[in-house]
Amino acid sequence: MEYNFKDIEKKWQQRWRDEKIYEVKEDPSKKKYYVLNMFPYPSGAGLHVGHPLGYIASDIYARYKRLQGFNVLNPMGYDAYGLPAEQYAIQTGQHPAITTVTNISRYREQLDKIGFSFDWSREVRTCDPNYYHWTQWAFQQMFESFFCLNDQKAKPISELAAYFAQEGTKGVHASCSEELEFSASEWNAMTEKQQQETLMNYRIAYLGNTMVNWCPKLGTVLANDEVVDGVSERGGYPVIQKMMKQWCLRVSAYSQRLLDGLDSINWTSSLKETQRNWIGRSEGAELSFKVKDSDVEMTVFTTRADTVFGVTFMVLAPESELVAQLTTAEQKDEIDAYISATQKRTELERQTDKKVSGVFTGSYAINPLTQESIPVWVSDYVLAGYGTGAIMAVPAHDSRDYAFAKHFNLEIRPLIEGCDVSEESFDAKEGIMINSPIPSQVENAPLVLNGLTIKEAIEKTKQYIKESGLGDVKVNYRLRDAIFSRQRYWGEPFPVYYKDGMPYMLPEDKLPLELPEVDKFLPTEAGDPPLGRAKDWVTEEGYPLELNTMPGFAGSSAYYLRYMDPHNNQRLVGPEANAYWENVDLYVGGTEHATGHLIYARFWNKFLYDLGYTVKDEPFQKLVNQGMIQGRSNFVYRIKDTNTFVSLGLKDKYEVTPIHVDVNIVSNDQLDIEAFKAWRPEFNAAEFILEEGKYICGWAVEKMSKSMYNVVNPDFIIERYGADTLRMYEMFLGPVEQSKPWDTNGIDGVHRFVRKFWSLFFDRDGKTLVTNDQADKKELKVLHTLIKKVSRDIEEFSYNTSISAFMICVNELQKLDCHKQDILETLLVTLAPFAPHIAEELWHQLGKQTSVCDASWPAFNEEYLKEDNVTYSISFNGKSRFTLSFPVDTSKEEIERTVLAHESAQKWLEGKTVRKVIVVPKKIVNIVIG
RNA sequence: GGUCGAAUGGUGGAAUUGGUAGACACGAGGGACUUAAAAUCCCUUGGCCAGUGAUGGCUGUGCGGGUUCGAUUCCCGCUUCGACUACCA
Repeated sequence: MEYNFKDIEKKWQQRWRDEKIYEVKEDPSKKKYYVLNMFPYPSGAGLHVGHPLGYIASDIYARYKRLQGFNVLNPMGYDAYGLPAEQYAIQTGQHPAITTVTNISRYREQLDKIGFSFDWSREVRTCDPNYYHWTQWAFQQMFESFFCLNDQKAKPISELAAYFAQEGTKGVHASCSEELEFSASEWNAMTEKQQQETLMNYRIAYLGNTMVNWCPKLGTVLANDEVVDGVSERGGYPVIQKMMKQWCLRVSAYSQRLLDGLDSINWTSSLKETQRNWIGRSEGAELSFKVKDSDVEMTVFTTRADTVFGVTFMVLAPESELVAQLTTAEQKDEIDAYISATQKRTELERQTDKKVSGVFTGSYAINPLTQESIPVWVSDYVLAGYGTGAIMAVPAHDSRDYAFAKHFNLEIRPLIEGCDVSEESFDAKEGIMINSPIPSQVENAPLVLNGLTIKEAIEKTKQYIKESGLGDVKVNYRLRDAIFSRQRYWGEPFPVYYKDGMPYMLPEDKLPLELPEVDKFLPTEAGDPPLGRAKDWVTEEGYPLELNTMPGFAGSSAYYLRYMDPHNNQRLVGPEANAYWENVDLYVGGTEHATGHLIYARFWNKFLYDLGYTVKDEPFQKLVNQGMIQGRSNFVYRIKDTNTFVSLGLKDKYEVTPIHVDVNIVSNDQLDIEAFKAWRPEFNAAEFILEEGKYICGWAVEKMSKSMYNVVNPDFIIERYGADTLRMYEMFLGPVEQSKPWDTNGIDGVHRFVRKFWSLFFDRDGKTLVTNDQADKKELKVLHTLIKKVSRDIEEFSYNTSISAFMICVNELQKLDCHKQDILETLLVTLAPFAPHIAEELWHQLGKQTSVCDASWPAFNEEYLKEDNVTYSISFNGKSRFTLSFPVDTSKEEIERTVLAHESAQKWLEGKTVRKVIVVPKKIVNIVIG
C-alpha cells in the first residue's frame, strides 16, 4: 500500500457518512459531552483556511472525548439570515433564500472535505421555518413575561396584571421602562388599550419609543454592538441617532444575573472582563436637585457622591425630557437650535469631533447641601441613555466637566487637599477632602466631609443622602435593552399583529409565521420596511401583521438548545433531551462575539431557564476563543515606469513600487516566475532581476482578503497535501487561542510527518512491515511518553505541542525499527483525533472491523516511564558545570556527599568554601560557594 | 483615555509555572544516493571568542532595577506592539 491521501480520505468520508458513524442519540448509560462551534454565516466567498481553525480544534476534542467513552454531541448548522444575502438580493433581484442555499451547499462541500465528526442529522438553519418557529415562540414568551426584581427572575405578565387588579403598583418591584404609580381601582378603571399600554412598560419583549442607531444607507436600525467606530459594522455606513418605535428586549433586567453568572463558568478572564465592562455595573447614588422657582426636580446619578460640595453647574442631555421644562423663554431659540444641530450629527461626527459645546437653559438648580443656585446647561457630552440623562458637574474632579467649565468660564472648586486644578482636573480617587463645605459654612452645615478620605466621604455622603431623603443609593448598569426590530426583509418575521394600534401575539398554533414573498427587497414608497410590499400580509381576521423582522442575533441565541432535539415539532427542546444534554460543555468561537451573541444567548437562556424550558442557567460552561487567522501577503517590487521586477534583497537600489502578488504562486517567499507571467496579461513580458537565480518576495501580515491576494482556500491545501495534513498543520501553527498569520511555509514538515507515520506500517514497495512481536520496554517507554503528553495537551488545548510529541515518537520508533502491532495500534488511537482518515485506514489495514472512532483512548502507565538512573545537573552558584547519574532512589544526603567528593567538583571548589547545597529532586544539585 | 494581554534565533513557536533557555518544525548551509532532478536520509544552525580537532569559555528571553543559591517565569519602574472598549458621570 502506498499513502494515497486522496483516495483514503474520499473513501472514509463516504463510509463514515454511509454508516452514520457520527450520529448520536441520548444514551443514559453513557456520560454526555456537548461540543459546540459558533455556527457560521454562509457568505458567498466560501471558507478560507482561517475559518476551520476552531472547528478542527473542537473536532479533535470531540473525537478525544468520544474515545474516552463519552457520548459526544458535536453538531453544526448555519446562521443563515444576514445582510450580505439581502444586499445581494437588492442588487440582483435574486431571492436571498436561493443565495443562502447555494452558499450553504458550498460551505458543506468544503467542510466535508476536512473530515469533521459532525452529526449532520441535527443540522439547523436559522432561516428554516421549523427552526424559526422557536425563535418566534421565544419572543412571544418574552412578550408574555415581566422581570420580578425581588425574585430576580422572569414571571408571567398575567401574574402582574392580576396583582395590579388587587393592589395596584404598591409593592411591585419589577424591571420597567418608567416607574409608574397607580392604585388597583385606577387600574380597573382603565380601558383595555390603557391596560395594554401599561403592561408594555413591564414586558420583557416590549414595543418602546427609544433612541436608536439608524443607518439611512441600510435603511434599518442597528444594535449597539452592530455599530463599530460610529459606522455600521456591515458596510461601514454612517449611523445617526433617531427616536423610533421599536421592539426591544429587556436585557438590562438581567444585568446582575449576567454579571453573577460569570463566576460560575469557565471562560477566559479577559472575555469575562469584556463582559463585565459591557454590563458596566457602577455603584453610586441618585440625588435630587430642586429647580429654583419651579416644581421640577432633577435627579442625577453619581459615583462620586463625595464631590457634591464642588458642583458648580448641572448638565442635561439634549434628548432629556427636562430640557423643554427648564428652558426659559429667552433661551428657547438658542436651545432649539442646539438640539436640532445635535440631532443631525452622525454618530461618527459625535465621536470624532469632541469640541466642547452647550447652551445655558436659563434655569438654576439648588444644591441640596449648600443651597447655592447653580446654572443648568444642555450639552451633548451627557448621554441620554445612561443614568438619568442629567449630571451634576464637578469640574475640579472630572475631566469632561473641567473642559466644559474652562470653555464657558464656570467656577472650578477644588475639594481635595493639595490638588492643582489650574491646568487639568484631578480625577484620581485618593486624597483628603477640603471645602466640603467651605470653611465659612462649616458651622451650620448638615454634612461635613472635610478631613475624610475620598472613600470615607463617599460612604458618609451616601448615608446622608439616604437618611435625609434627598436621594438613594443606586446601582447603575451600562448594559442597555436590545433593540429587536430591523427594517429588513431577510430575517424572522414577528408573530405579531396590530389591533386598535396595539400589538397582539398570534396564537401559538399559527406558528411559524412564514416569511412572505415580495416583489422587491426595498422599503416601500411610504417608507415602510420591505414586508410592507407583501400581499395579504394580514391575519385571517384581516388585522395587519408586523412589518419589521428580527435581528441577526435572534436566531443564534438558542440554537444550541435546538441541536439537542432538532426535529421536535412540539417544543424548542423536549425535556428528556434537555435533561440529558443539559448545556454546552465546550464552546469554541471568536472573541468578536464577546459583547453581542455571547450576551444575548446568555440572556435568552436565562429567560428560558426562568420559565423552566431549560435545566441550566448558563448555556456555555467552558469557552475557548480561537485566534483570528490573518493573511500573509506577498509582494513583488516593480522598478518605477518599467516592467522589470527586482528581488527583495536588491530592491533598495532602485525606486520601486510594491505590488501584491497571489500567495498561491509563491512558495517559501520564492516567486514561481512562470506562474507569475501567466497570472495576469500585463506581466506576460515581465523581466526580473534575481538574487542567486531566485526571485524572493517581500511579505506583510494583513487581513485575509481577496484584494490582498492572500486568501488561501482549504480545498487547495487538501488537494495538495490532504485533509489530515491540513488539520494537523492548522494546529501545529501555534496555540489555538492565539491570533497568527496563515503561512503555508512549513506545511511540508507536517506532511512529511504524516508520510513517515505511514512508513511505520508499509515499506517503499507497499509491503507491510507490521509484526506480531512483543513490545519491549524501550518501545513502551516511547509510546507511553507520547500518551502522557498528548492526554494532557488535549485537555489544555495545547495541540501544537502534541503534534511535536507525535513527531518525536515516530522518529524514535523509526530509530528503534519498531513495527509491532500492539504499539502501532495504540499509536493509531492517539492519532485518530488529529488525523482521522489515515488513522482509520491503517486501523483497518491492521484487520480491525470497527471504526477507530469507537476504540478506547489508551491508559497511560507510569511504570514504563520509570528510570533506573536519574541524571542531575551539577551547578555552582547557579551555573551548570557537569552532570552525574544516580540510582533513582538515592537520598539527598547521599547525592550531596557524592557530588562534593567527585573529582570534577574539586576543580570548581578549589580555594572556595561551600556555603550551601541545594538538591532539586531529579533535576539539579546547586552548590553555593564563595 | 480606560481595561486586558503580549514581547524568546532568520521564521512559526517550546520550556513540567522558580530549576540545564531555544523542544518540535520551517528556512538556510554542508553531505550521501542519483547521469540529473524530485523524493529520501545524515550532519551543522542564537551570538561572540579560543582551538587543526573532539571541545572549552563568555554572553543571551524588549529595557532598567529588585527578591532568590538559581528568574523567560515572581515584584517595581519604563519602552514598544496588539485586542476590546470608549464622553458611562
